[in-house]
Parts: sequence; C-alpha cells; structure tokens
Amino acid sequence: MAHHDLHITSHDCGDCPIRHRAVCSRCEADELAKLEQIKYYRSFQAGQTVIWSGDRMDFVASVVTGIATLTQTMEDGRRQMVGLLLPSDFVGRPGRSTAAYDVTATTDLVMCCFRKKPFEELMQSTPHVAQRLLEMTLDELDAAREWMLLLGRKTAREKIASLLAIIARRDASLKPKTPKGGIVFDLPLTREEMADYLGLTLETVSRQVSALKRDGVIELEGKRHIIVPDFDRLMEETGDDSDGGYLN
Amino acid sequence: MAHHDLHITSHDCGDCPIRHRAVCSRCEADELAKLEQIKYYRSFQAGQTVIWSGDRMDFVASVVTGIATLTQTMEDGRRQMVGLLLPSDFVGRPGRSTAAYDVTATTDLVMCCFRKKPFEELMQSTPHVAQRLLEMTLDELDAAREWMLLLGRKTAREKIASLLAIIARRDASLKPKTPKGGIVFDLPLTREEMADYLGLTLETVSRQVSALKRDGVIELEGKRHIIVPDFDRLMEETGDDSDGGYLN
DNA sequence: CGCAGAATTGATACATCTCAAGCTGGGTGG
DNA sequence: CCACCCAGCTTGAGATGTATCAATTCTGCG
Repeated sequence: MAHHDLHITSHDCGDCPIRHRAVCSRCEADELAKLEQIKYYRSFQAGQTVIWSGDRMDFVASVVTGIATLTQTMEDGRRQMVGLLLPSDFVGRPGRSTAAYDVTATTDLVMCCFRKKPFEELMQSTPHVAQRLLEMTLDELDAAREWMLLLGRKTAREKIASLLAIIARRDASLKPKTPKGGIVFDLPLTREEMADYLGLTLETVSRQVSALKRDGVIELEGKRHIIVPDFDRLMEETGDDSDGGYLN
Repeated sequence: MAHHDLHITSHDCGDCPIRHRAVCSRCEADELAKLEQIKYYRSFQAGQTVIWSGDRMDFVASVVTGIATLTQTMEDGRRQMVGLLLPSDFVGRPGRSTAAYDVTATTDLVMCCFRKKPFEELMQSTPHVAQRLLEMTLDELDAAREWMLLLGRKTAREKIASLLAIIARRDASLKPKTPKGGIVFDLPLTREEMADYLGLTLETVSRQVSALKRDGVIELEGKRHIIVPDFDRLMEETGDDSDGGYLN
C-alpha cells in the first residue's frame, strides 16, 4: 500500500514506447509540446485500483506499460469485465466528470495522464488528437461488439479459445519473431479475471483450460505460461470464421 | 422485393426530425449546406436488408425514421445482435470500405445517406461533424459495455426486464406525457429478434415474457403491445442499481 | 516448513437449450 | 364471408452446459 503515486523520470514524448499508437500519435511537434505541458505519469502496482466507478475523475490517460481492466459490478457482486487496457489504450471520457467503470491494474502499470480540462481545450484547438481519439474509439466499439458475440453466443470452450487467440495474436505482434514451433506467451490474467472477462465462473474456466490441454490444443508450463503448438487448431476452436476477416 | 430505393421528397435539413440529435446536430448553416449537397435518402421496407456484412459500403448514414439492427452471424448460424439503431443513430465507419455487420430494417426505415468520400473530406474540413461523431461513438461504446454486462451476467428474466425497461424509457422520452397509470408501448422486435439481442433462444424469451406477465410486472395486449403498470417494479427486475445512475 | 492465494477436480443442482406439439390472429383466395 | 394458411408465438418434456458447493492439490514465498 505504501507508495503508489510515483517518481517516473518524466521523459520526453519522443522516447515514449506508445508514441506511434496512442491518442497522441498524429500530433505534430507543436501539438506534442502542448501535451507535454499538461501530462504527468502515475504508476500502480499489480492489483491496485486506479479508480472506482462513480468516483470523480478529473483526468484522462493512456496506458504506457502494463495492463489494466475495466469492470462493471452489480449490487449483488456479479462482475463483468468490459475492457482490457493494453499499452497505448485510452481511459476516460472527455466531457464526463466521473468514472463509469472500475479501473484496476492487473500488472504493474504506468499511465500517462492529462488533466481533463486542458485536454478538452486542446482537443478543440487541434484536430489531430480528436481525430485519433475517434479512430481509437471506433476500434474499441468494434472490439466491444465482437465481445458481445462471444458473451451471447459462444460456448465456454469457444470463449477460452477466443481469449487465448486474442492474447496470442497480440503477443505475436509485439515480438515479431514467429517461431515456427508454436506461439508462446504468459497469461496476464488470473483464472478469476478470465472468468470475469468471459462471463463464466472460475471453475468453468479452469475446466475448459484443462480440456484444451488434454485435447492437445494448448500446452501449459505452470499456470500462466501457455504454448500454442498449432495456431490454426486454436482458431478452429474459437468458432470464428477461419479467415481472420480483417480487411479494410 | 419490387422497389426499394425511393422517392423521398428530398427535404430541407431544417425540417429534419433528427436535426438536433444526429451527427449533423452541431453544424452551422454553412456546414449544413455542404452536407445537403452530398446527402440522399433511402427507404427500406420492414424486413429488408440494408447491407450484408463484408459487402462494399461506400456511404455512411443516419437513421431518420424507423428501426434497424446490427447483427453478427457465426458460420453455423448462431446470431447476436450487437446494436439497435434508432432515429438519429449513425451507421458506417469513416475510413472503412466494407460493412462489419449485417444491417436490417425491422420496421419501415428511412436513412439519410452521405457518400463516404465527400463525408470524410467534410470531416477534415469542419470540426463539428467529427466532434459530434466522437460523442455519439463514445455513447455507443458505453451502451455496448452495458450490454456486455447483460449478456455475460444477467439471468434470462433480468435480460427481458432490462430490454423492456430500455424500450419503455426511450418511448417515454419521445411522448412526454407521463400517464400516471403506467407506461404503454409497442415492442419493435419479434421474439426471435429479442432473443438475438439478449443472447437467448426465442422459447426462453417467450417463457420469461409470460412469467413477467404472470407475476404482474407487465401486461400484454396482443403479442406486441406492452403495459407497464409500475416502472419501478420493472426496474427491480433488471438487476441494475436502483438509481438510474446517469449523472455526468 | 508451512502457510495462503491460486488453481484443479468432483458431485450435484439448476437455468437454459433443444426438440416437438399446439395455439393465435390477421390476411387471402375461393 | 368463411375456411384455410402461415408466421409468430406459446407451452411442454427432456437433455445439456454451466453454476454451485465442497474438497484437495499446487505453487511461491516468508
């Protein structure tokens, strides 16, 4: 609990690992300079809550490193994760003063925050931030709708396979080495978090992971380290169209 | 099948029923004039398909009157509705050339279409359209996430109650008369469409509607006409927080 | 070493799906 | 004007997938 707001050597946007993907990616040098003036970093430890749904939220932010989750909770405790925030993803909504969801760090997390008021002004004055934010929001909307199909219509096994495929694909896109011998990655989520994301119980998640392992679709090393010997085989289990289907 | 593209007396944006809510709501007179130049109307009969997922889509559009649905379909025929398009809602994505979902008219439908290329140019040249589109997209994202909670965690009864509450609330906002004696409206969806929206089968929808009727939460006149004698009672059945929770 | 959180596995309950049989109401053609 | 028809809907009985409750078993760590 000790220290949660931190000491990041406030670095230059030019060196930022998410410079080319985040909400600032379209900015010119002068626009970037304005952003630099209103930005500040915050760090969170794995497991920490960034903000609670309903709390006042006077900033917006980009995830720089680490992973965070957006979850909704019902009065009786049922929980549904509604978003997984990866590096470059954006949190918060211009024009809204309170958080709509619980935001939690699932790994150690660094966020690049902007005070909301100046950020909103900057959106008015320069179009590139707003343009990029629209693009990112449309992408998120598509992702949310894909998730609606998963939640509404897929079986537990298909849900697990889909989640693994998404994480595997993302990981593969980060480390461009494609070892023919299969894709390897670490799960960034606990079984319970997977359950909250997939609309299942943690027991069902555990059973289906075991089943995929038993059937040779995946291999496990420890609880978190996953090996996918044949990605196409995994894709068959997701229930999705064979072709990734992402043209433009 | 006969005639599907139609003869709407191309009217003035000033008279448009969605003038104050649609993507054009923030436009000044000069911007509106530009939109007028590239707009055209299309009409569809109830049940007609507006566009199939994957088809080339060289326009974007606003729903003027009527209701349309966005649905995703899996190879084996499982279907999930991912959006319900009401008057003023926007369809299509600037910067994408094919439709991502099946769009279907569930009632007779009139859409105000803009050819995509000019619309995109207009978005660059004037900020008001892009601003409003961002706002609308953020609203849709919130709605999608609320639906994720419904799909992932709510019971069949809660799902039905939630859908009825949403339709009831929308209808109440259109006809501002609040008859103390209860809210009355017509379902714009068949049981099967409700099922596709809620991630259920049509039989389960039918059973749960009957159950809500048996328990006095709603009354039915025919299959489609619904009477809600006590809206708070209906809200209790949705599983949501008692307070509507829509501050800003 | 032993504890605590995380995960697995088992037995059973239950909500929803599936398959199947009727019902209902509005439109149509004889 | 009636009889029929058919899509939309309801209801039933049984199957099934996932949740629930309850032990264990892992695993990393103090």
